[in-house]
Amino acid sequence: MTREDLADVLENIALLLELKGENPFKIRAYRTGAETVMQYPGDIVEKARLGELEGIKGIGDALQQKLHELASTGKLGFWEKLRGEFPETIFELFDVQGLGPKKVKALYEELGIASIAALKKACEEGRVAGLTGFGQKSAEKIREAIAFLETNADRFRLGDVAAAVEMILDSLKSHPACLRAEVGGSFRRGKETVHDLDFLVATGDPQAVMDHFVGQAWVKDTIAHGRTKSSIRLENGLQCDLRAVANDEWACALMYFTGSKEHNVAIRGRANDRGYTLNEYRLAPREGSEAKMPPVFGEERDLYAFLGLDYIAPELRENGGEIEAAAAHTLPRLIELENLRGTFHNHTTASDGRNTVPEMADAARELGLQYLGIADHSKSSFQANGLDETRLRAQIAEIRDLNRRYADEGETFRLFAGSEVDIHKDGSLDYDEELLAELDYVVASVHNAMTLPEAEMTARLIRAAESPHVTMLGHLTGRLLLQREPYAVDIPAVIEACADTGTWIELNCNPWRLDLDWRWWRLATEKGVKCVINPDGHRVADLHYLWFGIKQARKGWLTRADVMNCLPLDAIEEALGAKRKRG
DNA sequence: GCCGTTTTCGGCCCGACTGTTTTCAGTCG
Repeated sequence: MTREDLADVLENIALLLELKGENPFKIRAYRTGAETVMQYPGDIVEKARLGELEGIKGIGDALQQKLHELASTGKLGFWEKLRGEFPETIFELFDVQGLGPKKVKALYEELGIASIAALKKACEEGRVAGLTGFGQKSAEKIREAIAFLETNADRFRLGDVAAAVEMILDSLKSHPACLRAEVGGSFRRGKETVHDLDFLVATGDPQAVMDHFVGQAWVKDTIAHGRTKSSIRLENGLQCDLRAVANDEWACALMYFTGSKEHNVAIRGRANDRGYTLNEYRLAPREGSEAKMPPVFGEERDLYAFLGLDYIAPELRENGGEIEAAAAHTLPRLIELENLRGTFHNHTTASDGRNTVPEMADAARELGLQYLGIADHSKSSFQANGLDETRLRAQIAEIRDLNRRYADEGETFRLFAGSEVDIHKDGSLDYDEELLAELDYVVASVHNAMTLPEAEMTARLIRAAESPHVTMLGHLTGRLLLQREPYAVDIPAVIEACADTGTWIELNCNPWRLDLDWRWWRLATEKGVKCVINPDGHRVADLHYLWFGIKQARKGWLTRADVMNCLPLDAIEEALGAKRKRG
């Protein structure tokens, strides 16, 4: 029984109570309870087991009792009874965009629909459109939402698999017969979502490593178990493949299993031109060619060099010009995590974050950052407890106070007072000029009216970029990976406007967003637009999202010179004020 | 179902958008 298990039960109770049309405040109490369980600083599972939950805000008598029953017996009568009233598959329906409890309830009660498959069929047969409260358009939207889910089935966000990668690599490396181990495939290339994980080991005893791989506690299914190739599935459905090669084959195998397919095809063509054939095991002279036997390649770097290429970082291997650049020795020196000196766009308890300003600051200092920007939500974001003018001014004062304290203590660390300001539908901003001018910087983001036609959305973002107070645009396209498409916007036009106005564009590293998409950054930098890598953190642990951001930045060919938060403290301070000065 | 207190029950987060309606319910952020 883990903290997640406890919270999941409370969450699911809330969901089913919604279906039953229970008092919304009771439902919220369960949700708050789940959140409290997740956030509690201490061993809440043990406390629940011992029945020592008294006095925790958000967990009253009823929840204390339920959590105690759950933690001490592994079961909860109330929950068993409740879930028994609905088919297990009904939870699927909540994943469909546009379906909430009321609509799911109607579909279930009126049409007996309790799964996505049944819903899809009912849409096709025209039964959904006939339901009260539904019509042609809602049926069509549901069909589209289901299609979106199906397209993205079996895919995982980078953030959903990173922990599994680490766990499995550690496990492989711990085996005495394992000489080297690495993850390849789209994860190593830093794709924003992955379909499966590909692991590679170099070993003299492949069978032993394979047996070890399929024998771990986290293996839910073994799909294949051979001498040099095995596949398993984890509890969450993620497939993990392992290939074993000899140490001499390592470089060719790692390149082969890292891909992309397109990159590999181009590399094989290059080998072919030189009289060689390349596969996952070796580079060898082609039949009948004059080419000499190559040496053993210890690392990928040696293999690239043999083909006349500079080393190509995995993130670049998409056959997007990296091979030509490697041949011409013009590959950029890509940004690295260590280059970051600070970061902006972080939330605190003042809006919807989970940690206070000082807690976030301490976490940033522990990461070795020189500065941290605080950007809580603005007043229109009610749902996120956005700050009105009074509360924002109080936060600015708090930040100035903390900075004075750092200075007194001889600390070089600095906080910057910012805000994630909502961009209204017409492109105007959520605070007046006077207040914006009091801030050190502004992240301007869209949080509502996301279905505007492309022209209006584009004009909206451009107008925001034209404000002298807007330092950067936040999560430019609003996409939520595997969940919501980006909104309609003419990205090149916005990039152009940012170039003209000196507005930076955020690379939001929240693994749900990774927005702006890596595919746009080469255009942005060509136009002279600067990038800012921001975690969009809502708790101290989220600062680690920076790792995902760096992966995306590297995929976008970015160097430290392209990314503003690689600047040291004195330089960033000046840069933050540059746009206002020119305006 | 929780909280705060006026220690016993009333209040608990707001607004825009969409589609189905013909004045509003449901969903989302």
